[in-house]
Amino acid sequence: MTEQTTEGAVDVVPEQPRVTIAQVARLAGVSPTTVSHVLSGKRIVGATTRVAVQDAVRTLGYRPNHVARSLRTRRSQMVAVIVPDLTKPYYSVLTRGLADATVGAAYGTYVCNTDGSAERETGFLQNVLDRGVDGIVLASVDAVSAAAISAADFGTPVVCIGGSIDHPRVDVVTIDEPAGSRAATLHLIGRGAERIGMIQGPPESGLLRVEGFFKAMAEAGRSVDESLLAKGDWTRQGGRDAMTALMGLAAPPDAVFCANDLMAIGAIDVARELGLRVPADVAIVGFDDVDAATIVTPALTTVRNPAYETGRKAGELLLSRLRGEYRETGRTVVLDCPLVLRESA
Amino acid sequence: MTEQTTEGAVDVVPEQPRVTIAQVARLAGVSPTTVSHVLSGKRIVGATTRVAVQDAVRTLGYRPNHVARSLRTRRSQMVAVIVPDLTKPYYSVLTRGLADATVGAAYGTYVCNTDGSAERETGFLQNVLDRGVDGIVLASVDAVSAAAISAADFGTPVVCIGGSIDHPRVDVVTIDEPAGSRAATLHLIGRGAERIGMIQGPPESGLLRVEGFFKAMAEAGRSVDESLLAKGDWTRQGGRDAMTALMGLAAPPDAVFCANDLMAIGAIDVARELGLRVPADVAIVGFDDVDAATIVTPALTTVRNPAYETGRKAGELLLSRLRGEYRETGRTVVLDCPLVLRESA
DNA sequence: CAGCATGTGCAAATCGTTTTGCGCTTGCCT
DNA sequence: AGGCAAGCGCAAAACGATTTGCACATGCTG
Repeated sequence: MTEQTTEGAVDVVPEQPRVTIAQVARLAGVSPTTVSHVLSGKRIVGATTRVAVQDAVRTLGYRPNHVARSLRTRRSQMVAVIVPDLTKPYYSVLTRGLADATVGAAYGTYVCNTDGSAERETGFLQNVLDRGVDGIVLASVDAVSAAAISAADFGTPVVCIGGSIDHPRVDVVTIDEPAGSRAATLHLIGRGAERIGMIQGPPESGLLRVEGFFKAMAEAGRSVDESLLAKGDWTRQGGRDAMTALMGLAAPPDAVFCANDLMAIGAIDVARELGLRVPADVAIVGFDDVDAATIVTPALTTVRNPAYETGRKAGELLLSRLRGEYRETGRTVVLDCPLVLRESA
Repeated sequence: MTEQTTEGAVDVVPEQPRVTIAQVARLAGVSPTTVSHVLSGKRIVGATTRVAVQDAVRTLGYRPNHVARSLRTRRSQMVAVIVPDLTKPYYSVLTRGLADATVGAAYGTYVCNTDGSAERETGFLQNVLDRGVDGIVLASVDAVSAAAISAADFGTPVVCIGGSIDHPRVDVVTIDEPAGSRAATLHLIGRGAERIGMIQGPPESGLLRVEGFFKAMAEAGRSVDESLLAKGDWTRQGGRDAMTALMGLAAPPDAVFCANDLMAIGAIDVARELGLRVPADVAIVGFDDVDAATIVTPALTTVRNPAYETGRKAGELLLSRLRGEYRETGRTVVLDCPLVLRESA
């Protein structure tokens, strides 16, 4: 029986109790008030008392209890970001941008995954409000309006990504999708494509990307051949299916603009399987500029969706309100989607 | 001048003050104690009072203040995950696994990015302790020992990813890297490779993946040709450089095991540029199974690094301690790294 | 009927800070 | 000398919950 007794769950390493401001005050021979003032600098304290307090803080290794502080000041120094799925590169990058923008002002980042469920979204919204977060970035469902507004009504600033909400305390960050897809389409036209098709998102979805496509065609005096318009479901497989349909046409396209990169990658798959050269036989451009765009062969020409900048900008909007620098009506920031030229078009 | 006056920053929509437990108690004609008991169920309250309280809660729309509760109960219902960079797929997936494991028990997820800086790591560790998180998952630097232990000494359970620390309150989740790379190497041997090379990580890094390679070779009675061993820096470009060196040899390899997928993708780049067929002329296998592995052509045969399961398991270990179900010495969980066969080998 | 357990509710203490208001001292100005 | 402002420190009241201990009523047992 060399085994240690498990009964009573002995703590081999005892937990250290945390030191409080009262203990510091006692050691320094002052009141808690004074300690607080030394630490926060909200009132000036005499030099001698100050160093006494600082010494006490040091020797005791005092660390202010963040929860108690939050309770009193009504500030949690935490911002929440609500996304469909952190696993998707777009959202993790956006989250990182947000974190980078706010970490300097001592804000932490609290992440919630909704998996696209509106129900879960409102649940998390409620949750983060109960937790007293100082700001919320909502990059989730489209039908966020109601919940978001009720959130903002508690006085917590909210930034919506991609949505458009009219409330004095919610700002919006969007990208200029029409301009991006217009540029992509013009590029296709410019390089001599005759029959330009598009693989769109599901019905009623991603309409702005379609809009830019039509606009560019009209500008160039081209008519749109309806038979060259296909719909996918944003996935690689969806792109394959759509592309197979397009290339099976009697008069297939010689260029395809895809509403996102995943579908574009599926389209490339199909082109290669059919023995077509990309971009010589069929040019392909995507939208988003995910990591995979540089990995696929040929590397994908695409429109960059600036996830990091979006998150960063959202953080800045939040900060400006939290600092009290801005308290007017809701702002809308539109970010550019530059075309990035690679090999596929 | 139809513009609204900006002076004084008028709140068009006034902030709603939050309702407190005291107001609920007053409306229901009971004491705050009773309200608390109704809500928590810690003591039974008479049916009539109970419904009175519940009605009051409903009509007032009462939501308990999470911060106040945390202060009193010393539980924040929040776990922190400290990672180098959320942007890297491995860490975002791990984080998601952690979140999924703990969300059911009402824990939120707080994310910190260290960018590999040990300094920042200890800073965040301090920060999350001040915030009173209930558990910490440390997936950051290797030299975490000191900081992590001091954290655990405050009684907060810690789970280290990939590290190995001996402390009664820190558990460890690792993967069986030697077994994974052994399987990969044996597969290469099994498919008839004669000259097997390896692209390793930087010196002193990823040694376990090298170990499995040597082990497999020894088992198969193969001797390792030192000239076929190259080092990369985990990046795609590093893989290209290493591969170029290997293929420039008088007697180049006909199979290469790469210590991670990114380098393997770089290796594939080079092979294709040299006009070699993969896997016919040179077989390639990677390690990690990142998303890109299915996108590259040919699709990469690789060893799966189970990021999601790692995060999930870490969450479960944390939970078992938080629930008080486990309080013995630190546990170590080793997860499998299955070989996933695709086209490159 | 005494005695005792059980059910039900409240007052007050507690968690660890920040912040308000007050009192004392000191020095400077007239 | 009197008056006033500024400097410095503390006591006590928040912040909004949870939890302990006590008091009272009720029902049951022997």
